[in-house]
Amino acid sequence: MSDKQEVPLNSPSMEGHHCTVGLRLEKLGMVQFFQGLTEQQLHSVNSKFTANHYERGVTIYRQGDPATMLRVVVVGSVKLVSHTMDGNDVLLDMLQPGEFFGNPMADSKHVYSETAETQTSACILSIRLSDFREVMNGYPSVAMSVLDITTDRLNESRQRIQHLSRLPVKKRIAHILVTLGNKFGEKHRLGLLIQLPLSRKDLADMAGTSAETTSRIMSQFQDEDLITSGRQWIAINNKPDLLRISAED
Amino acid sequence: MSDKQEVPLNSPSMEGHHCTVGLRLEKLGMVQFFQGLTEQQLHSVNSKFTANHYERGVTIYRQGDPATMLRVVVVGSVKLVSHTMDGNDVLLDMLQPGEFFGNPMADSKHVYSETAETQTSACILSIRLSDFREVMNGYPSVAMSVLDITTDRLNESRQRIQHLSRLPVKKRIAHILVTLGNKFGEKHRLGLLIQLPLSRKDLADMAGTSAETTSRIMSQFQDEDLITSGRQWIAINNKPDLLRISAED
DNA sequence: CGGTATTTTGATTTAGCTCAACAGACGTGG
DNA sequence: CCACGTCTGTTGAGCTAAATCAAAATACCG
Repeated sequence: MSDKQEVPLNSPSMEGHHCTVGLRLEKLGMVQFFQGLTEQQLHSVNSKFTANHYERGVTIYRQGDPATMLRVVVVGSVKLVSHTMDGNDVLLDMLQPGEFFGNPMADSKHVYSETAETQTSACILSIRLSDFREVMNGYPSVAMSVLDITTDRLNESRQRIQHLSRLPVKKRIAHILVTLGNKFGEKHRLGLLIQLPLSRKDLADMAGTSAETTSRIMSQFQDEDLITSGRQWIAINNKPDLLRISAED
Repeated sequence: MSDKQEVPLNSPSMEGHHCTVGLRLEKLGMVQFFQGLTEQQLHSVNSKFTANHYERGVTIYRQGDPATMLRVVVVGSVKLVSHTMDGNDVLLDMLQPGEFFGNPMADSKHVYSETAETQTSACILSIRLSDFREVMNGYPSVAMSVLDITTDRLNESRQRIQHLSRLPVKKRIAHILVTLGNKFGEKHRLGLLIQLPLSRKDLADMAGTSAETTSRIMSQFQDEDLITSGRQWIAINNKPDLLRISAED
């Protein structure tokens, strides 16, 4: 794999500041579904959250646990994984700061249908579902925003069903790379760098294929100068052509 | 295929009564998300809907059309299909009376991301999205119910991603049969009859496989007395074993 | 009864999986 | 700073599930 540079990722720095509700929620303030709220309102809602810091690779909750909390990523990133009985994983989603996870409408009978794990060290806010329900009742704009996001996620999810059903692995991976680039990409001398530790297996679990096949395809893309990649990182050099590959025919 | 009986499906009868808003919405009254409303409220909401009757196999809207309406199935069933560029189809969902379809949160820029087609003759209610937004604002319980349903659909959709990613075709089809049986099944001397015209290709488009492979697997299931099936219909004789097949290992 | 759409079945091909070995990269402790 | 062990990624070879291609058989429709 010729000349591989040092790891180019910035790890999300918690340096100095603690992961506290006050600091973080206000500062970033832009948790998707709290957009429309006033300073006042934000403050009252804010008080219902608890903040937690997690190291990289830590499990936040497990598939099958009672679904009691709704969570929001403040710093870092979180992946949602579903484990199959035969030991395979499916990577359902990767979340950025500002995004929520956990079933917002679960009642006491529900359990989480996936496992949530930090992908970098992270700061996560939690709110009890009963409290969140009150928030949605008190501020209908929050409920609408949650509905909006959930609808978008459903659409993404259905697109993925389409891809898994009808596209060959190469196109699926090309598409995933473009999507990740759009969501997590940052300009960098190496190209559009995906700011996340991302292994071949992660990619494979997103594409519904094996790590070996993923590796082969990534090597191909690398040979064609579409990407630059090393251990746990990927940069996109030619997004238009990747897009073309994912859609052509 | 030995002894094939006459087609055992009941086609949804529109006999006599027209497909009108008043008659249908009130009578069935149980459109999922209008549950909590009073007679009064139902009546006012009701007036914003338009009713339409469609023959079997008719396209209600097409993937890519501007998403202007939200629709509810009153009688009959509707399938949501996504067409791929290479002429393959993916069957995303099949809807029963009481279920809604069309993007509830679309704004003027959105287009439908799938095609909606009647699977039987059907009566469909439509409401303009701007009106539906008002309804949700006026009756927060409606918005909550829509969110609840959308969350459930997201979870189903993710389960399907799992299956497509990691299960062999036989297990996927077994699971789909069980699911269809639960949703559309009616007791019948032949077994749990799925009350829908359902071709091998439909099943294939749900399982992300080819019609030929689907046919082979259905023949196998038939040989093992798990199902009885003819042209466009399926009855389930042994749900427990089908479930076992879908989950075993 | 003839025509069309659906389903079945067979034969062949192939994309992608699995198994296996190896090679780089990273981290750690001496 | 180097040596070692452990992950992560690469590459090869063979195998298999499922696709594709092709044809016949069956069911439905007027």
